[in-house]
Amino acid sequence: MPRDGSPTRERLLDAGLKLAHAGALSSLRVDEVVNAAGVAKGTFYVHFATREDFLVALHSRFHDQLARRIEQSAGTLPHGVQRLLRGSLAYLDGCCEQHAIKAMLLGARAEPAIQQAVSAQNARFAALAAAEFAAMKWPGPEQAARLWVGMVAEAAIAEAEAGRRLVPLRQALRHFLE
Amino acid sequence: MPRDGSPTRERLLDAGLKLAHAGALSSLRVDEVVNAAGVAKGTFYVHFATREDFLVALHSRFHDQLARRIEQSAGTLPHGVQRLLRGSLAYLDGCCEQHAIKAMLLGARAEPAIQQAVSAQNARFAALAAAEFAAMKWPGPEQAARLWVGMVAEAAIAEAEAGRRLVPLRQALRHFLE
DNA sequence: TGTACATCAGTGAACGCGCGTTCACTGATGTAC
DNA sequence: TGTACATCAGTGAACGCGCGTTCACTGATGTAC
Repeated sequence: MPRDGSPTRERLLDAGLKLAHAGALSSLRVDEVVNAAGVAKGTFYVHFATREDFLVALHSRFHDQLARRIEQSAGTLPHGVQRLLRGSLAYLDGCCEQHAIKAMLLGARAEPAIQQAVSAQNARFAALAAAEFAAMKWPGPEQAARLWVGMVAEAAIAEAEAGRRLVPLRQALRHFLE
Repeated sequence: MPRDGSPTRERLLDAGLKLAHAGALSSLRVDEVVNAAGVAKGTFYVHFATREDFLVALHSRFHDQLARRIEQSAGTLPHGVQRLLRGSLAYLDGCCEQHAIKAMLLGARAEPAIQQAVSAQNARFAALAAAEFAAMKWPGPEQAARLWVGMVAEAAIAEAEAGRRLVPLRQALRHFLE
């Protein structure tokens, strides 16, 4: 199996991202992916042991990119409500550009194959948020963080459905922190 | 096709509810359902035109029961934060008893077959919540309501995973309204 | 009351097809001598 | 520089099986006369 950075492997993942839509990772077919990537079906199995492996890789890559974006946006801000909002909006901006977000948030959670990866991903974002809630002196910062992540995800799905930023929704989001 | 209240039809739906777990409506097989219900495979198609129809019926029945529960709990309380919390906790209590909740919330949204039914269901709960946010004089009550429903759903999933009520999580939920 | 016929929920073997996976083969690139 | 061989990403036809759907049939219940 070729190394991770292989161009063909990337092309397959790119094609998967392009095809992931409408909350349905489960309906992502190997045939579709190889057609969109313009490679033979066998090539798929040169790079991924199974379809499940492919889905996990797709999911990871997607969220790794988002996580980088969040970290960059927060920069050197001190922990607290401003940093939480900055990171959350960066997340929403990142999602807006990705029509695959619905598949990644909903489809992924429903796909038994990658539930472990999804749990890890949720824990990762929740941990980021928990630091902010702790700095804000909220009681039960871990619980608040988990709920906050759920709420931001709901906002991301709404924006993905609308296909654009929803400013009133973002204001409502902020209002829950006041 | 027999009428709606047919005992066999109910047995099939009961079996489906029992089998729906781990967020995976997509992996609910007709074979599994008829085995669990103790009827022949052909009987399934006496009562449902397609597998999709069955999933929609399962989803509706589940949420109708929850909705009834919420309405009863709210009773004659005036609109406002107390009524919102009362209804939300009733929702969580109802979910706790149903291990199928994860499938219904996550699996359903990911299943293209029943997305329309899911949207309608979300709108229904959001409308209930919006009335409360409006009474609470929140700006953008519809937006707040949508986010709130997402947050409560996240709490429901957490409790379903834990298999019990999570009091600190419920306190965190309340804290977002203060 | 008894006989013939209609209705219809229920049955389960069989069908067909979609789709993930395999595998023998190709052809380009690299290495040894 | 040329020849032989090894490596390995890429190919695509073929396989096999899981699963939704069909359909000819059964047997119980109801109705007509």
